[in-house]
Amino acid sequence: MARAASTGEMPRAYDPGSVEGPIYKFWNESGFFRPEIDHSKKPFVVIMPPPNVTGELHMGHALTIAVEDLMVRWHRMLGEPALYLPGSDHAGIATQVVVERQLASDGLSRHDLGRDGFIERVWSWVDDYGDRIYRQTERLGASCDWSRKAFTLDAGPALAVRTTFVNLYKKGLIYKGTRITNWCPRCRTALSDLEVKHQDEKSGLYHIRYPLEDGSGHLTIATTRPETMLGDTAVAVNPDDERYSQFIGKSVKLPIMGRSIPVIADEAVELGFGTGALKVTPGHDPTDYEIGERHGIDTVNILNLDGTLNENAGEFAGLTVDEARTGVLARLEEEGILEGIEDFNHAVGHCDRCDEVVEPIVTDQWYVRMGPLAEPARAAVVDGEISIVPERFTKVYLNWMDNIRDWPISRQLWWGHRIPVWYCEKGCQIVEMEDPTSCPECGSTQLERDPDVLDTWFSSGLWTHSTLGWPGDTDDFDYFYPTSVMETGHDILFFWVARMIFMAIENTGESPFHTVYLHGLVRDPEGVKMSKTKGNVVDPLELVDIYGADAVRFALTTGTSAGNDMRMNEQRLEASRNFVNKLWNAARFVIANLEGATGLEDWQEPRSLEHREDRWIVSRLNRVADQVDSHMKAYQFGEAQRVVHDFLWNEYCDWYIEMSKIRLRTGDVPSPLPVLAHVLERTLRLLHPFLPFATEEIWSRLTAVLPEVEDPPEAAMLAPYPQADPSRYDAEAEGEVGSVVEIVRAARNLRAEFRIENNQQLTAQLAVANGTSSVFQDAMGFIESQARIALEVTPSETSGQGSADQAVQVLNAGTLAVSLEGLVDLDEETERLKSELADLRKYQVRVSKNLQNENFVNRAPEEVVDRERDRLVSTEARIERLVEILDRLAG
RNA sequence: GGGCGAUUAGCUCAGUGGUUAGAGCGCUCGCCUCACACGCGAGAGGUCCGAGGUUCAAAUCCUCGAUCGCCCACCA
Repeated sequence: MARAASTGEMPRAYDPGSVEGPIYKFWNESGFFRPEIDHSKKPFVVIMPPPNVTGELHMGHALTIAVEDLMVRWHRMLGEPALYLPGSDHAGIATQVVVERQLASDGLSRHDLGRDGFIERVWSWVDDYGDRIYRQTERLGASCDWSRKAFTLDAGPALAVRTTFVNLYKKGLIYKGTRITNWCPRCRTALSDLEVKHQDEKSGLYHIRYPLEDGSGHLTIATTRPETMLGDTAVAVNPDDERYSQFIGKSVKLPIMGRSIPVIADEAVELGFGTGALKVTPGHDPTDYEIGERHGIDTVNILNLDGTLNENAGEFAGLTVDEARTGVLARLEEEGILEGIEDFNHAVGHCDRCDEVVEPIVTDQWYVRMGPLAEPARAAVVDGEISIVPERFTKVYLNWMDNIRDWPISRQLWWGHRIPVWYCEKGCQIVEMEDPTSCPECGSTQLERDPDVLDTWFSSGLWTHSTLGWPGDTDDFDYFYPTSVMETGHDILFFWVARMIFMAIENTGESPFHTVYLHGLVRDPEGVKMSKTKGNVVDPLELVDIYGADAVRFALTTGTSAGNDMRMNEQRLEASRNFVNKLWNAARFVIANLEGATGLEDWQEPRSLEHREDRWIVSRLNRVADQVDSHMKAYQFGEAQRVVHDFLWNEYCDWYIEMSKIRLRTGDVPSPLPVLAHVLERTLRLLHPFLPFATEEIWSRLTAVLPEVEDPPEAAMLAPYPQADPSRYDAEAEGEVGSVVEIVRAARNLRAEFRIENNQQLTAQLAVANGTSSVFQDAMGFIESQARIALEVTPSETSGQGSADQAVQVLNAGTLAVSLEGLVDLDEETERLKSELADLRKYQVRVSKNLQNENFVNRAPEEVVDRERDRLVSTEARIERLVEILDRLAG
């Protein structure tokens, strides 16, 4: 085998730091992450949501990678060619903001560098930091195919962007329009609605008097933004508002500005709000813009693109919005027309990236016409071609698609895909695959390219197919598209997932994936969303340093379910680390015993299992494999992990290994070694998707001390995922070993209760039903070692328990009487047994009531009824024995 | 204004109609038992938010309500 690790003594504690690096290198250099195109097999494909190229991994990324990688590894082990394609995003605004901030600390703006200089600056930033995110991804153990990694500004994705733009333009689905848009004065760009975050803020609701032109009185309007009155071009009232019907059609004189504006009637005005009269500012309010359109009202823009007021604001020109507000209010006060101020909360839009207050401004922007694109994207989900996990997000998705508005895609930025539109001096638009040199309509060679770039999400929306070579007719696209599962946070369902769906259907005619798996947010230990400004972000790499990558991954995916948020805390991480260490030590024990041992030939598939304990643990292993399989298929990864975790810790370690020690010590046959090895090896495979590093390391050490099998897997990550073999199910062995466990527990319980010193050997009688004593005879050595008790097994007929020198446990398997001369207080013992009897009777009543109910017996499934009958029988038997003992104690 | 989620042990959470409802951490008691103190053993701890309903059977499905949280939306 190619790797040098996994020799030498296994340390007492698992040391992820020394294991993870070499293992990752081994996997990667062996080409295990690169799937082979095999047309006889259906591939499994996950495209990684591309993180910001200049960013750093945060816990959300770690969760993304943990979930995606476990799916990919699972499918790879199922024998499917599995592609996990990594990449990064140029992240237009986000990156530009970061670089601009850096410039600002040197007192520069992007304009000081100029467009080319600025872009060069960003690229050098990308060159310096662009690989960091990939190295971090590797540290988490992501099994992605680095030979296919992609960046949104690479030539391939760029061609996909160009192709898509040209196609949509020619179909009339991309158009340029003048309308009111969200504008970030700091970023100096238009934003889509999704990029604006509303926050409730305290502000006043100002009542302002507008005098009628004819001097016959006044109208009082109410507004939260008094400064925008400088751009008012009408006052609107509801047509049904009797208070104002007499004013409709008249004019008022706009205070300060002095111009005459009409009073109009529009349904959009609410009767009950404010004064019922609305100042109409079509230039700076979306509702007012619509009212203005309906009534043919003028639009006055009073803002510059940097958020200061322009010459249309008269004496307030040059001020910021805040300054203008103060100034306007002072003027209104002076003129005595500010009637009053109400306390009021309203939602103020902020730029998602820089948090600046967003201003609605009328500008020219490029839009994608959404109606025709949304329709098939909606149908894909309705028809079940794409399913969303958890299902509840289906409704959220459909609701958004149903209310979709055209998507503004132009951004007044420099960093991104430049819009492929050229204008000639006569104003023709030229949109072609090739850069034009002259205008095809007028022949002009004086061409100018549109200065704007596209919304980042335009290129991200193509990610499922642009990364695979589309629009080229490549082998990758042919084989790996459509992809399988899109796994990402529910916070970008609209931003990204929805857009991928309609872009992909438009471009390829197919849905880009069959399943969307949405994970929740990773929160801090107090449940607060992690954010840089709050200073509560945790660096996943720091956690990897402390706990190991496996533990971090396990902590992220255990005890959680799709769509639900989780809190990350130290205890969670410690518990996961402890589990990895438990696995390590179990393996350490098994491997130490295997070294130099013989007779291990059939460890891979033990043929006949003669020993009850072997049949039991192999039966359990197969049932666990079955449960894991169904949980994985249902995307219940946390449950799948829990099932293997519990099996390994509670059954394999706590019981099977302890049982095996008896045979190992005595040399009794059959040796437990083949089964110890078999079950451990299969459990390593079951756990591999969740704990890739530790399982790989242990697997290689384990297989090194076992006889080589035919055609061995090259690594744990390539070993077939264990499938349940129902012929290995053994209910009898499970029941019998369960009885032995019950006895041991009962004896330990008595020891603890009566505070018997550990080193004090006890004797006990175990009365069991006829025909079952061999089970306990066989397990005698184990029971004695576990409970430190010398056991005498007798058929129940000879039972004589119930004396002052015995403490008794009445169990399903039989009655255990531990001799405790002089230690048993007869009254206390009687009380203890009586309370147990009461519990049993309560239960018996419940069960028998159920069984007396004809409806239950007739309607419940047979197995449920049978189980209930069994319960009744065993409970009644216990009651009988308990009564007998109490009688003897009393008599 | 719509929509969604959560409410289960002291804490954080699993549990997607059928065990006397589980885990981790914490707590109590006892243990350095020859794989593991990142451990072992024994315990305590729960009107599954409330009220109705459906069902042979409800933590689980339905209705209403409460509390907390999230998303969407142009009431200035």
